[in-house]
Amino acid sequence: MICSSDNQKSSILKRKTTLKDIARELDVSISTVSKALKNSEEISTDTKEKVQAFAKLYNYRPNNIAISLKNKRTRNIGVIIPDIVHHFFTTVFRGIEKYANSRGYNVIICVSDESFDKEVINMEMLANGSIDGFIMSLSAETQQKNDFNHLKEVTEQGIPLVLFDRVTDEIECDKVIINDKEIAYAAVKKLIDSGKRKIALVTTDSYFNVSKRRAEGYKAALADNEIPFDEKHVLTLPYRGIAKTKIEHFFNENVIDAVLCVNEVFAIHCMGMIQKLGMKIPEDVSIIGFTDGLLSRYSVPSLTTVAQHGERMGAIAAQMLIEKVETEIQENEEETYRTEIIEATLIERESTI
Amino acid sequence: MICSSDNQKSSILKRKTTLKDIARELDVSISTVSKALKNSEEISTDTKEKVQAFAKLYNYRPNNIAISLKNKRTRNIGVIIPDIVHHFFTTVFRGIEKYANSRGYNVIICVSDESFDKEVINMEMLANGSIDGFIMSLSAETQQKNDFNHLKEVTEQGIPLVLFDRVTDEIECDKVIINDKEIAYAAVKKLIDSGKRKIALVTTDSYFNVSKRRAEGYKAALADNEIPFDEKHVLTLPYRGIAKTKIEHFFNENVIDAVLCVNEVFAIHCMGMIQKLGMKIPEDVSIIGFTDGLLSRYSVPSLTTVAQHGERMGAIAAQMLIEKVETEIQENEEETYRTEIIEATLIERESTI
DNA sequence: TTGTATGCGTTATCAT
DNA sequence: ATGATAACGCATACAA
Repeated sequence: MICSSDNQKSSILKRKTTLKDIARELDVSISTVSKALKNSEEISTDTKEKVQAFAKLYNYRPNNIAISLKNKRTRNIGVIIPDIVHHFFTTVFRGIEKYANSRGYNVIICVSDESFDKEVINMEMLANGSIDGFIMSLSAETQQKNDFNHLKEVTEQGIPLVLFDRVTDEIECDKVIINDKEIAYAAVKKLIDSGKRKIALVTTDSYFNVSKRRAEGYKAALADNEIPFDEKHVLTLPYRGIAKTKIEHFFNENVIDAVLCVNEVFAIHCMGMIQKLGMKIPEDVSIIGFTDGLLSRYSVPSLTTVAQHGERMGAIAAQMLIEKVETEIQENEEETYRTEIIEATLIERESTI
Repeated sequence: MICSSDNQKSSILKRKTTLKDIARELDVSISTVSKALKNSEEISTDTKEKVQAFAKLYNYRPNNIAISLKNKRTRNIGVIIPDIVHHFFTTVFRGIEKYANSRGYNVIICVSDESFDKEVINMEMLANGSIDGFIMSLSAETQQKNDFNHLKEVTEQGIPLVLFDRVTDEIECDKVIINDKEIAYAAVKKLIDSGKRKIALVTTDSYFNVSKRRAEGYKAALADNEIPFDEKHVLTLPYRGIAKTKIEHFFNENVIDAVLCVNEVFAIHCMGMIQKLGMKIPEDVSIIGFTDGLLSRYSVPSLTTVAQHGERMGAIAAQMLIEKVETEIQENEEETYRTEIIEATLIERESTI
């Protein structure tokens, strides 16, 4: 007789064992099995042992989905970021993932690709039960459009949300940011203290909140040191792609002795152009960037930069979110939100004096 | 009278509408609502319109979890990679995410952190119903231990698995790799053709399959050009952390005129050391690395490198997985597995002649 | 055309 | 000590 009973097949290969399977085999009820596996006092030691042994043998594991449906909690966190091939986001993500994992949460990640529409679609997909809460950083388009209805809908449904880095005042929720303005101020101050006066700012369009805050720090530092702000000393670059000719033009037209860049790729490009134009770094021109990635560490000369401590940022964001997820909000209690500010650090390397 | 009926509260803020809610409000059965929303022919145009209007008004969205439980399909893909702050993996991940998303799948990501135990734990967490299949690249420890039971268990349960880059012959499943040996051969050939003869290989321990394959290509190229293989010309570095003194020692002890590195960080470090020791790149020493990341592009001199086309790799892996996920395996049909090989490309920059 | 019943895998409540 | 039942939200085979 050929061995092809359904039992054989389904137990040896394929299909996970369920409570029902165990109940059937052991000729007890499903609820008995359930309780036995939870070591309930209600069940006799005898049955418990039998059930547990059987469960172990057949490698029983409760089905996450069924539990999620029952508990209305998935233990999944949704993360939406503009880009994954990007040192800063990647670093934050590591912090989120590590912390979430340590608390028994998994992370579902969606990439908005700097697009408003994708951000909306991704949020909607995940909001329908797949996750317990969101951690996100706004896409460029979203910041530009200033449209946050998708965030509002989510929070109105009672789904916790934590924004990091690229945040907005329009939405009431927990937030994690760095002290952009202060650290930009400190960076410019450092340049000034080393004798530089003609300091450029290389930035993205100002609808990026972080860029705006960094620009404020830049201007404040100039003002406090009686250096008049010069609009011509600000170079605005697209956040995507390189604008080599624009950079070249900028450094040809302006006499500059120091540069503050809002990210490290801008800094590397500027550095390359400055060197190409025959100026020495840091003697002729000093440079400071944001984002302490590989580029900053390994460029020649290495780059003085603002470390944003992304991993810490991610861990804190995850912690804030899980706290919200796990605390029941009392009926009439007002929800309270915090904005956590991470202290950035200036890492001095060879591109400054 | 104070407005605080349960209805108000639950509809205005919090809680998603369910079929049951709609059914209750409209005084029809749940199945009628379900069918109406699917535009079933069975239902009268009248009710359909009523139901659909109501659903739209209350922004009804089916609950993913419930659907997953019913269909035994989550439309989630589990991705397990050794590290997320790593250009290559990040690139592959982007490919996975984009393709998966276009097919309506979400991606749950877990990081093994090069640890065997974390890899096992993560797999088990996800295997209990959270995902329809896995895409993964083996952790360093897993490769070292040569223990793949966790993979076996998963495949025996009928959960599709696709391995990429860091794969193993021990497991039968779909795989995506690059032609490591051939491209390493081509790289070394290029160095030889430019007149180099004393060619070093800077690599990781050989339990990394990719390193092994690249070493084979390296040796084959030497052999085919009558250059004797010299064990002393191979520098083995730890995959984590920098071994500056080891590198310095290596280049002090050996006369080298070209280097092939199995990743770009190794290449950057070698480049720095070579320059520090007063040699010129590429005149005195040529360098070729693997992984075409930002470092290779922006280093000075820029780095000739092997582009692994991670994004394509990811997209193909996702495609293979989803295909397996979505095709029902016939009762007696033997499962068949493919190994897809991506053609790497040599990108020539300034570090070679 | 509409509704009832059943099941997905689990847990909790309430019998027995 | 054990089991039946309902419920989570949805889909569907099968009545009516």
